[in-house]
Amino acid sequence: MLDIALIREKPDWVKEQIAKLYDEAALARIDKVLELDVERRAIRTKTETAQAARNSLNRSMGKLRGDKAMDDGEKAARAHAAACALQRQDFDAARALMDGSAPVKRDDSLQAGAAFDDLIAALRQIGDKIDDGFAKAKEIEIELEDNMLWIPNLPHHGVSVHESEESNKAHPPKGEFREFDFEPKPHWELGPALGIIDFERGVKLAGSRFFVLKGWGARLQRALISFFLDTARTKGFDEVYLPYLVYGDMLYGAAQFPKFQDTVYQLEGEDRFLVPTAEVAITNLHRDEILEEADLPLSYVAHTPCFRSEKASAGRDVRGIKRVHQFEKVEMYKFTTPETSYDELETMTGYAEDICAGLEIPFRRLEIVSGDLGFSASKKYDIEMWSPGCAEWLEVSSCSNTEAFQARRAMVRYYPAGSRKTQFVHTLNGSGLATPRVMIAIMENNQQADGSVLIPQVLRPYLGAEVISVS
RNA sequence: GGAGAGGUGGCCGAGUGGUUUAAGGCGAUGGUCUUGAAAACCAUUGUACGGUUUUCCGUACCGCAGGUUCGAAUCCUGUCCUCUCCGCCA
Repeated sequence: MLDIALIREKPDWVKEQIAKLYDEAALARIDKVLELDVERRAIRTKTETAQAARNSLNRSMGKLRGDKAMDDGEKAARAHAAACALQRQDFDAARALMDGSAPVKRDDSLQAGAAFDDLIAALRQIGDKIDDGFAKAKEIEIELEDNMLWIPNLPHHGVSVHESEESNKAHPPKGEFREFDFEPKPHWELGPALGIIDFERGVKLAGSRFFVLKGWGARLQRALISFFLDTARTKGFDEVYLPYLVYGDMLYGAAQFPKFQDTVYQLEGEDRFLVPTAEVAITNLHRDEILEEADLPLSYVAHTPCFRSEKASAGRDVRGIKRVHQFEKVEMYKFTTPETSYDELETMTGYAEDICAGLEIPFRRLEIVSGDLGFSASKKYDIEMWSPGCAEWLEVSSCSNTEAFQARRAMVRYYPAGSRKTQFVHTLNGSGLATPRVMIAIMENNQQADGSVLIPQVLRPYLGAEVISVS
C-alpha cells in the first residue's frame, strides 16, 4: 500500500509515477482517493469534536449521579438546568451545571426522576448525531481503503519506462551454451522416457497441471531443495519452516489480495488459503511488530510448496512441468532499512545467479521495465535459464524490492537507531530457486544422445549419482 | 471433536456500568546523590489517525467484530486464540 500522506502531499508526482505503469485504472483510483481523503478528514474532525464534547458531558453526568454529598433536590435542579442548556447547544454551561462548578437555583417542585429523564434524552440526541457521523466516516474509510488496496506500488526512479515485457533489458548470458550433435528433446519427452516424470498419473490424482515425480526424479527435486537451502544458509539466511496455510489477512499483508484473489486456493468454508509462495508467510512473520534498527537486516530462507490455480493462464504452457498448480520453491527474503534495500536487492539477485552458475546452466538476468513490474515491486530482476529442448528462456527466479509496500500493509516497522519514531521497513523477496523449471533446464541441457541426463557436480553429493539413465 | 477456564500496556497484574488519568509492581530511559558503581529518591513511559506547529489538543485502541446504554475494559452475541481435562491421532 502507498502512503496516503504522500498521495495527499504530492498528488501530481504520484500520478506521474503511476503513469509509468501503464495502468489507467490505478490512475483513476488516485483521484478517487484524494477526493475521499478530503471528505474523510472533514467528517472525522467534526465528529471527533462532537465526541469530545459528549465524552466530557458523560463524565460530568457520572459525577452528578454519583455525588453523595449532594441532595436529591439540588441534583434535580442541576439535571433540569443542564437539560435546558443542552437544548440551547450550550455544552459548557451544561457541563458546569452537572459537575457542580456553576451555581444553580433550587426548585423543589422538580421531580428528580423526570429531570434526569430529560437530561438523558438530551444526551441521547447528541449521541445519535455522533453515531451518524462515525457511520458515515466508516463508510468513506472502507471505500478509501478499498481503493488504496488496488493501487500498485510506484516504480523506483532507476527503472526504465516501457509498456511491456518485450522491452525488459537482458544482461549478457553467463555460462556455456552447449552445442548438440543431435536434436535436443524437450523435458516432457525425456522425463517419461527416463521414468522420472509421470504425467498421466498426476492427472489421474488431481487433474491437469499436476504431475508425479518418480525415483530419480523425486530424488533430484529433493537434492535441489537441499542445495538451494544450504546455499542460502551459507549466505547468512535463517532457515524457517512455515505453515502452508495462511489466513486471508496474510495475503492482504503480502499484497496478493485483493488483486490476485482468484489465483490462490481456499479451504472450503474457512478463511484459510494454500500459500502461493513462501513470501506470503514470511512477510507476515513480523506482522504488527516494531523492530529495532540493530536487528536489521533480517534474512530468511524457506522451502515450501507453492499452490497456484493459474486460471488466468489457461491454455498457456500446457505441456510439461513449466506451469503447474503445485511446485516446490526456496524463497529468500529480507527485512531491511530503507537506506540499504537497493544494495540488498543487488546482493540477493547475485545469490540467485550464483546458484545458476553453480548448476552450470546458461542463464541471464533481466531488468524488468515499469510496465512489467507487477503489483508490488518497485524494482525487479528476473533470472532465466536456457532450455534447449523447449528452445526458450525459463524464469527460475524473480527478485524484487517492494520498499514499504508490503510492510505498510503487514505493519512491520522499526525504530531507527536513537529514535522512538516508527518507520516502515523495506522488504525484498527472491526465489532461490523454484524446482520444476530448474529440473527442466538440467534435463534439457544435460541430456545425452542415449536419453540419459548428467547431474551437475554440485548436486552429486546430494543425489548420490552422476547420471540418470533409463533403468 | 467434547467439556471447562481464560485473553488488560514491553512484562506481571488490579479493575463487574460513571464521580475526568487502566491502580500497583517489574523493566527501560533520563536526572539527583557518588571518585565510579550499586542502592535510594525524583521524573518519564505504547500505537494509529486528525487538528495545530516545534509545543500542545482531540479521537480511537483492554484479542477481534458487532450489540445494549446518556455512558462499556466491565453487560450481551458472534468469532479467533491460549490453557486444563477427555476423545482421536503421525
